[in-house]
Amino acid sequence: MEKYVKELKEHDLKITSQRLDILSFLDENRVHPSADEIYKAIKINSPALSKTTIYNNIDVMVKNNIIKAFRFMDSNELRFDYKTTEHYHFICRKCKNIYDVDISLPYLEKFENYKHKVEEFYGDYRGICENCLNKKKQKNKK
Amino acid sequence: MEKYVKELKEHDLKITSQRLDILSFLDENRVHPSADEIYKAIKINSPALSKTTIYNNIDVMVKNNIIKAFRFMDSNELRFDYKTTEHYHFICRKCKNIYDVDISLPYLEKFENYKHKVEEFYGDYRGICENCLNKKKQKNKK
DNA sequence: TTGTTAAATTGTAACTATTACAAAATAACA
DNA sequence: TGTTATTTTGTAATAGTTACAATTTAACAA
Repeated sequence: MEKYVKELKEHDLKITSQRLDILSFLDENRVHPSADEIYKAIKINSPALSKTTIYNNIDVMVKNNIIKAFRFMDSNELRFDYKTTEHYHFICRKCKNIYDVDISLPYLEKFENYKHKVEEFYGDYRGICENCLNKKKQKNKK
Repeated sequence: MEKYVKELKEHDLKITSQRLDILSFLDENRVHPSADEIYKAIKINSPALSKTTIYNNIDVMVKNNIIKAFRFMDSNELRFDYKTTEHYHFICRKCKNIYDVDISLPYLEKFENYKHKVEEFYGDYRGICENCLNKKKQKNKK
């Protein structure tokens, strides 16, 4: 818990239980949850929680680079991640699971002398995941 | 106009003026418009147009791979493009303009022996665009 | 430890993009 | 030209998010 307190203090944000709850939930559940999922999970132990608090805090933490926000193409809800090293996402078009892609790609280097100043890259992959591929193989064997 | 008729026929879709309007608008305006922007533009000359028609047709055309849909991280609205060769987007964080990135990257090749079967990639870049960079330089000269 | 104050939290209402649905209109084809 | 399945339309509903005002609380000073 101490590390979340430190994190908030470094950004001159007040320490509230709601903020600590959000941070520890995101840190311990690396499943790219939506605002609603974060809300429901924390509400179990803190029934007074308001959804607006979730949105407010998510917002302020994204602006302070404490957490990351992103959106997948086939959904209009934002998803969040406790700040991590750069990585990409893979979404299975069968089971809709989201996996982190741990391969690093030479994205930004390619743009060193590009006309625009590229600072950031966001990307996601789509296809069939390992699990669904295996399921298919098993079916075919029958 | 003939090419849009042909395109629709190839996918066994009925030829309606609404569909032709959407296709020609997207083909002639490569600005990644939202559903609402498409709606407003076409409505000028076809006032009876319903927004549901836009959504219905966008949907059916995306499913038939006639047009492409995508979403940027900082907006919850879908945007559309007349089908094009694969390309990526660059969004300027100052002026919010969207540019097509014409550099091809070795995305998919990297995944030939990856655990998941990668079929598709969607990516966008963020930074400061050429125009905004130049504006800044001019200011500094004063 | 208490009092003060700016910031955070809460609940409700509003808003935006999208989808559901049923009635009316129309493209395609015989 | 008539028939029918598809498309279009308008309205209502929904999901995710934001605006706002009242209440509460963290942080800091006395």
